[in-house]
Amino acid sequence: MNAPRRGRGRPAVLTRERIVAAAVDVLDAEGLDALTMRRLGSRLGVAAMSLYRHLPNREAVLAAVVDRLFAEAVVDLGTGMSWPEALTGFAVAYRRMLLSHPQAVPLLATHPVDIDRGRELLAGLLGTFEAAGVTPHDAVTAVQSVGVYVLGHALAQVGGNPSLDDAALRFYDEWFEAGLGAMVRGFAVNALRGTPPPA
Amino acid sequence: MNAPRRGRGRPAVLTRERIVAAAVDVLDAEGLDALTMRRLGSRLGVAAMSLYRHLPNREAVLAAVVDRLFAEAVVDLGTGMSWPEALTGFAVAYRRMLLSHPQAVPLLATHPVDIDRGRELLAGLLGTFEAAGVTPHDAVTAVQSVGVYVLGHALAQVGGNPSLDDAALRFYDEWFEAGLGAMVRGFAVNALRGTPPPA
DNA sequence: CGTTGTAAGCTTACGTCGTACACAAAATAG
DNA sequence: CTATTTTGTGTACGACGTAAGCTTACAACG
Repeated sequence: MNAPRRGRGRPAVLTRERIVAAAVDVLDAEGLDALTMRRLGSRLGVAAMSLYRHLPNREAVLAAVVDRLFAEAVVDLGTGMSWPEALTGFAVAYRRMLLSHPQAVPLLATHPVDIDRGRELLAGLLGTFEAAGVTPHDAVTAVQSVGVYVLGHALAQVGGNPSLDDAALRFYDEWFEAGLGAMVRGFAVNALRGTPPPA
Repeated sequence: MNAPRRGRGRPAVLTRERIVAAAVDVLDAEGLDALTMRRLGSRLGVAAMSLYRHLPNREAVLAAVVDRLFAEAVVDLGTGMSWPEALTGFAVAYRRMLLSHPQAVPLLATHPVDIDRGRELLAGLLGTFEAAGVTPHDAVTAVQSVGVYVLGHALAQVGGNPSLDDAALRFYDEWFEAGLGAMVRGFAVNALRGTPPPA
C-alpha cells in the first residue's frame, strides 16, 4: 500500500500525505494563523525547510488541505434519489464537514476548490440531474448556488463567535434549513416550469 | 464639517477617516496582502507607527474597512416596495459593491459585519417585512440567507480568476440571478403558506 | 516674549513569518 | 569502498506587526 521507496537516495520520513494530514491537525487544533511552516515542521519532527522537498510553498499546503477536506465532505453521497433529495444531501454533508472543521471555514472560503476537481468529486450528484432531464448548465447552476450558500452560511456561523450555546446552534440549524429549503424549492419550481432562461 | 483641532497638542495630519479611506484605496489597488501598516503609512506620507495613534492595531483597520464598505453597499435601498422586491434590491446592491471592490471580498468573508451595526444599516429592509406581516425572526432569516448567498457567490466569482472575459461575466450574472430568484421565490412560497416552522 | 504642557508623529528594536541557498546525511548501485 | 542520488538541515534575508521611548509642533499661560 505504501511505497515511498523509489531506489537510490536517503529514505523519506515525510510524505505529501503525512504533511497534509498534519496540516489538517494543526489547523483544527490551533487555527489558520498557527498553520505556519515551522509549526507544521515541528509537528512532524522535522525542520520547516524540509517541507519544501514535497510541496513548493505554503500556498500549496493550503490548497492541498482544501482539496482533502472537500473530498472528505462528499464521499458517500448516496444514490438513487431525486435531484432535490441529492442536492439537499450534498448540502447537509458539506455543512457537516465545515462544522467539524470550523477553523478551516475561512480557508475554504478564500481558497476555492479547483474547478475540475470539484466537478470530478460531484459527478454523481450532477448525474442525478442529468437522469431527470435537467440540462448540465442548470445542474451546475443549482449545485454551485447551493454550495455557495452552504459555505456562506458556515462563514456567518463560525466567523462570529467560535463557540455557541445550544440555543444559538438551534437558531443556525433552523436558519440553514430555511434558506436551503427555499433555494431547492425555488429551483424545483423553475424545473417544473421547463427552465426558462432567467430574465 | 471637519474639526480635528481640539486645542492643545500638535495638529493632526491623520484622521481615522483618512486612514480608512486610504486603506480602501490600497486594498482596491494592491490587494489584501499589500494592506500592511507600513504600506498604509507610506500611502499617507506617514510612518507606520503613527497609525497606532488612531487605531489600536491592524485588525481594527480591517474591521473599519469592512464597516465602511458594507455601509457603502446599503445606502439608498429605496422604499415603498414589497419585501421580495426590497430583498432582491438589497442583494443586487450588495453584489454591486462586492464586484466593485473585488479585492475586498475575501476580507468581507472573513470579517463579518458587526451584528448590531448590520441590523442598524438594514433597518429599512427589515421594516418592509414587518409591514407585510412577516415575523422579525423570519425576516432576519430571509435577509441573512440572501446576504450569505450573495457573499458566497461573489467569493466564488472573484476567488477563481481575478479578471474574466465577457462570457464568464454573463455566466456569473445568470447564475447569480438564478440562485437569488430561487431563494426569494422559495421564501415567498413559505410566506404564502403561513410560514410553518422548517421541518 | 519665553516657558510649559500635551497630543501627534518618528525611531529603533524584537520576535516571527516565508523561503533562498548551500550543505550534511543516508540510502543504493557499481 | 566509492560514487550517485535523494532527503533533510542550518543559516540568513527581507518583511511583517507592534512595544517603548523620543521628538516635534502646537495652545495656553505668565
